[in-house]
Amino acid sequence: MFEKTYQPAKIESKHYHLWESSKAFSAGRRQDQEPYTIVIPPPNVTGSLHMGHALNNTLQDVLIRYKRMCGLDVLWQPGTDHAGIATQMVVERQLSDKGIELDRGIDNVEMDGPKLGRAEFLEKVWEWKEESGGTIIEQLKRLGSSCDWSRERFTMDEGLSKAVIKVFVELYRKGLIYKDQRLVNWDPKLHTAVSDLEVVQKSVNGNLWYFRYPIEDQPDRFIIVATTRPETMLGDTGVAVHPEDKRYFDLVGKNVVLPLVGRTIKIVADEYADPEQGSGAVKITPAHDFNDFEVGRRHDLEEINIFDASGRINHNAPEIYRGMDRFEARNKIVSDIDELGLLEKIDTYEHTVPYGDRSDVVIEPWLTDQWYVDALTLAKPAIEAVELGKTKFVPENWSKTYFEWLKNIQPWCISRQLWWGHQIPAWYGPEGEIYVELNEQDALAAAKIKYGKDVSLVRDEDVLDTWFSSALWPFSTLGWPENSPELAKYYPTDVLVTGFDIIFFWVARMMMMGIEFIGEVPFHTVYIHALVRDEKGQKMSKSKGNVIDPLELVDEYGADALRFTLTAMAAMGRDIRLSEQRVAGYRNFGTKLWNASRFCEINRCVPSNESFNPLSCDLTINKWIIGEVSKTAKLTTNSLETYKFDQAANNIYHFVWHTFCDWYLEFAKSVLQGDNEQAKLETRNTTAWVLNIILRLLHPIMPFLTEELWEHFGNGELLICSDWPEGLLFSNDAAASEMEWVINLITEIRTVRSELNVPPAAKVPVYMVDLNDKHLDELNKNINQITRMANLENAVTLASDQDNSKLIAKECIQFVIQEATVFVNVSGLIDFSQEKERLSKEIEKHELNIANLDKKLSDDDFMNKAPENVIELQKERRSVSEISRKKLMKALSRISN
RNA sequence: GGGCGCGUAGCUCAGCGGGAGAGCACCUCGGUGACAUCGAGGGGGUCGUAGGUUCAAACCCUACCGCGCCCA
Repeated sequence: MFEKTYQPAKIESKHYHLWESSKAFSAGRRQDQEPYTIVIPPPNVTGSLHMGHALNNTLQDVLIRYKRMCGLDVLWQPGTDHAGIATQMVVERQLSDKGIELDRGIDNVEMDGPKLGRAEFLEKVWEWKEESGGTIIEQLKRLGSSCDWSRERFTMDEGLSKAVIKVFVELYRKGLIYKDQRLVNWDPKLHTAVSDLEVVQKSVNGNLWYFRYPIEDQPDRFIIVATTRPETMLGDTGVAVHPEDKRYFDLVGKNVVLPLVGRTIKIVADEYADPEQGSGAVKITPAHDFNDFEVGRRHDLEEINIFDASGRINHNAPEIYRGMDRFEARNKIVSDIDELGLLEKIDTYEHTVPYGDRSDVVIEPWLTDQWYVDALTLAKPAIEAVELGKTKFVPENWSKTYFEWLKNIQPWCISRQLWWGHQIPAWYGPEGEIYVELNEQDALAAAKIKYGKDVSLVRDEDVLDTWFSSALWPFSTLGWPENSPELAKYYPTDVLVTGFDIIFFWVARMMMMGIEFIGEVPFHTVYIHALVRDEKGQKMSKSKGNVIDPLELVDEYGADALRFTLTAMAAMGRDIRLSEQRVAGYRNFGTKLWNASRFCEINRCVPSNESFNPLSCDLTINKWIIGEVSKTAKLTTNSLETYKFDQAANNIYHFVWHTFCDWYLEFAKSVLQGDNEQAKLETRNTTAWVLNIILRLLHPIMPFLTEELWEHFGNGELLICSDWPEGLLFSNDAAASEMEWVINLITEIRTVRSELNVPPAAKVPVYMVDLNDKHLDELNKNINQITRMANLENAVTLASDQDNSKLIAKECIQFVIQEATVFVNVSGLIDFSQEKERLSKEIEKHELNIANLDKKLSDDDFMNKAPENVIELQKERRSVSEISRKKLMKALSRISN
């Protein structure tokens, strides 16, 4: 027997365990069927579940459960990525709390404890991973995610690491990976290079300092340069002015004596200098600014690096500044310049400054040796694949973002100065030559060939960007580089579900690698979903304190309610503003279905032993609801096939609540409480059958509740493994039109009763006049339902007799429904002046409507140019309105004297 | 500066060429045997502004005004 309310907490873990133990999530259970594959966007192993994950995984699970029910061989490939920087930070911090630091050659004056070597550190990271790395996986399970956990992968797994090394070696051999000395985004806190994408540009209110640089051999002559970063002047090797800037014509080619340093540097003409900006002259620091670097290369300027890895002034600067932090040096330099009388002025100035997205410190452009991927070459086929439609974005518009980035792509810096990650398979020989090989043996062997004897090699210390391994995810998780049967079966995968924020980071890179190494795109569809914001439209962030924890919502309302909310709000192309109220609303929806099921059980509406044939029903209500649920099934299927998740959710919601519960179950009560055993049996069977379909349609979105109900009604099989309701072709127009008329009639009676304040409990008689034969028949067939649901004493049809109806009218509310006039007898219960007013208003409405339609129908342009069916529609509307108007006039006249 | 998107009921959003919709909130009524996490009924919108295309525009085009986001 059902409890009175649905208690999610009690049953969610029960069903999750049942699903897992029955291997319902496992791929390969239907070997002979077509595959359907999704690879999960691997969350960071350091992560914990936030709303973005909740949305992302709910949508994937909806698709996966749907396709599983459709009978496909479904694989939802789960796993996590090793999150190089984030993980290293977490573990470093833990160690640092214990007074342990890493022996990475970074001197840290505050600490003087034991130092950990690379191997020991990596042991610690793996220990941490074993202990804490599974958090987010457990959280995904609480959402109901039906991933094949037996296939869970981690980017640092042996197999995936093998894939990474192989890819690196092959790309190197093809010349698509190379080592180069360029400016990189250097994180002075984390001591590693980061890619462009890991840098966030922040707008800050800073200053623009104007310095006067003395011209060599021209006492009293200066050139004024403006800078937002005074400290970099120690590395200046030139000054640039625009070639057409008249102010500086005579200075081009002359030298400047760099204050504080004493170096003489050239004044060059370069279009990079903007005459409108500042003084029109800019100092050039090729080793510390991306633009200056280019200018320097054009004019052959020296590149002087003045910072160490921590952003402190190094030995290339005058002694008094050495060892100073860059911001400390800034203040000192400004005051020293001022003291020399060379500080022209200081303006406040809003500009953007690069910050590390992990460390949140100012990123320093820094000249180092790094490994790069020739992204430009790899991008070409990735662009072409989308242009040719081999991979489609949904919504389509996101392909623009994809193209825009790929067409302007920069070399991808893939080396990181960290310990945690895939160590680069490059070894250096005695002369500094490079051996890139799958393993050390091969490198040694290669070196032996060169030298004719054994030599010792040193391996590159750096590791690869985490996204390098993530880019291989769609095939490395399937077993590549082995020739695995899974790779053959499940690649290319079907759809990638993700947020737009990682189109660059991840989607584009998977496309490049998939095409390069497997020869096929990794997925045929990329579904880009919204960002989840708070109810005010703000991005959720810890610093704003507006984060809603999905697990708290799960605790309070159940996973199904959260899932339904996210699904119902996942309309294409718009962000989701999540409010808790909404979740509560869908929790109520779950309760509604729960109680409807309770009703079904109480009334023994359980599937009969014999198979039920929906076409064998006699009762209109049953034919009707069978038709309606068929339509809903079809709509839901179409919605899911086209990724219209919101539509799917809303269809089911409306059908369950406002068709099945509000109308069908109420109609059914009349039958079930009657004494026609044949009709009762048919109705019980129909109700059970419809409920069964509802549970299946709703299962992908609300898996726990539906599985629980299925357990009550089912035959031992699990709902998760049952069949999707396909091909229900039971729509019945005659039944639909009959029930539409009945529902209209009941609604109209309820409306007039309510408008004229008829006491709800009063059972009133109703007379109907001018009914045509069809409606007369429908009235008779549904008389029990109508009297019950409109709370009538009875409903009597009367011949159209003027005197009689006029007599009756004195005690009645009257309304018109198509050809008929309905008299609701409320003698003594209402105020008739109100009723006159109500009728007049109704008449006015129709008059207005008719006038509008007449205008249209007498317009020659409209009559000549509009399609026939549209004209017919207007005529039809006019005649319906006209009939109502006439009858209402009559009704009014009956009570008017 | 370049690109993308959004302004529809009090709020959150569907609809995207032929009579303005949903959920929540609001108002009235209802303690009856599925359900008060409920039921019945109701009010509420020149569909951002101004032009244009069309017989017909919330929907297509243009400009403008507001608001986001991404990339420089």
